[in-house]
Amino acid sequence: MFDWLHTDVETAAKRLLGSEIIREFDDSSSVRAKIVEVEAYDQTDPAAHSFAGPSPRNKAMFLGSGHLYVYFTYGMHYCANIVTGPAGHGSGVLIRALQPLEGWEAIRRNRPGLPDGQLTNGPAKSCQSLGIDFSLSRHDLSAPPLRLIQTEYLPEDQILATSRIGISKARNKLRRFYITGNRYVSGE
DNA sequence: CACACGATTGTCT
DNA sequence: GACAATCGTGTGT
Repeated sequence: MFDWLHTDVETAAKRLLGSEIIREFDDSSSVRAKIVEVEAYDQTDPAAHSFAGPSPRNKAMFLGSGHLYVYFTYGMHYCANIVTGPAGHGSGVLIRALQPLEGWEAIRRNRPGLPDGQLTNGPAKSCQSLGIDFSLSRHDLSAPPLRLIQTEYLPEDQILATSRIGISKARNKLRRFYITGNRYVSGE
């Protein structure tokens, strides 16, 4: 099912750009959105939550490709990773920004009063817009209410690589990837 | 048990 | 551009 994520984490991160997420809510409304910005983390990376090995917090990162790892930070924000690689390898791709395709009403309900460009242009904003919290951590992304849909891989010339945002370790690595010129990418 | 800090965001100057 | 909000996790005593 998720063989296409069964690679090194940087390749998986670039393959995830342009792929789509479908979120279905209890009231039967739904959202479809395209992944436009990501960051790659694996167990050899001092900036990764999995660097020191499995723990109660990060165990979802070791479940293998196609699972969701949700973490809670700054006492108020959730962020989500798509786990990549084989089970036992603590690697994942942080979803940093989305481009809404369908279900704008549901997104606006989750993030009231904000202009279109500020609904999903950040990792915690993206989670809030999709209503993602701990109840979806360890979720298998082949099943409702949250699914990951493979799309055609983007050509390299539509992908830009930069250093990651908001980390203090391994700043030199170019492991943030986003779609060139996309309006919904987060700020620096 | 105490404490420092974080893969962030929104608000205020 | 600076800073507060707010708490789980990891590390050290």
